[in-house]
Amino acid sequence: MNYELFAEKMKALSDPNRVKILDLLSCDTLCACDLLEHFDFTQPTLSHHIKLLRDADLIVTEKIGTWHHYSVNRELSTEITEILQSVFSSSERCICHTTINEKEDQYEKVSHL
Amino acid sequence: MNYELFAEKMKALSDPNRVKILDLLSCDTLCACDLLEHFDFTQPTLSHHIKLLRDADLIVTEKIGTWHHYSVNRELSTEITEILQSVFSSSERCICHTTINEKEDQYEKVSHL
DNA sequence: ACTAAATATAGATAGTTATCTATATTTAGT
DNA sequence: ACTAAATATAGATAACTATCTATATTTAGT
Repeated sequence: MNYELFAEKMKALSDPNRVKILDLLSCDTLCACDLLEHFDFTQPTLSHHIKLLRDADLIVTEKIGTWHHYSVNRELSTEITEILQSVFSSSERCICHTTINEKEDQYEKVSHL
Repeated sequence: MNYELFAEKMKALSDPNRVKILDLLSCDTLCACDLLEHFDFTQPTLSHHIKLLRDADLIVTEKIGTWHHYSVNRELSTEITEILQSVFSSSERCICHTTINEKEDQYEKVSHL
């Protein structure tokens, strides 16, 4: 995962309502109507936030009849947690060890991974 | 840390250039002129990104003469990594166990913490 | 087929952000 | 004091975002 892609995941997390949605989904699958009761905004606004989380692959949807059941994408959430940790950590492969004369293209990927 | 505050930290991380800045600082303290050589944008733009990271407390500055030495705020970076992990994880104290009739005010704090 | 319910989409608006150029501020050295 | 270097600030612009109201789509049940 490169900086651009990782930053997109962080952007999906940059709204308190979306963080709360993920927290609500962290134990259990929920439908939109269940989620909505925890917020003050309207249904289309929830739908907008869910779309952003889905576009970022942070949640997955299972359609059962009229209901859509949303749940956390565990694989991705584990991955971005690890990447966040690595961004803040030193390591042998870290971009910070690159001299500016070396090409940085090799660090297209987030450097530690 | 509540959702609002945590989301602000995520917003600071929602730009690929800022993630790269943090990655560059993760092994060592650097000055702005060192950082700038890794990017294509102008000095004021770097200054802008550094300001946002400083406002989010993700980096700290030590002024030595004309040079400003920037480094990662290890305490905060550890904390938000842990919170990110907790948002995605189930736990007894998780907001997802709240029934909608219960007050959610008690979950002003990110629920697991 | 029709209705009602769950969710998504469209379009508008107000607020925010990343970037630039130009300029200001701060400090070391002469 | 003056100059040069490092960094920050101001102001402008184009792009993006969170929210709303209104409407469309999809599906279950009658």
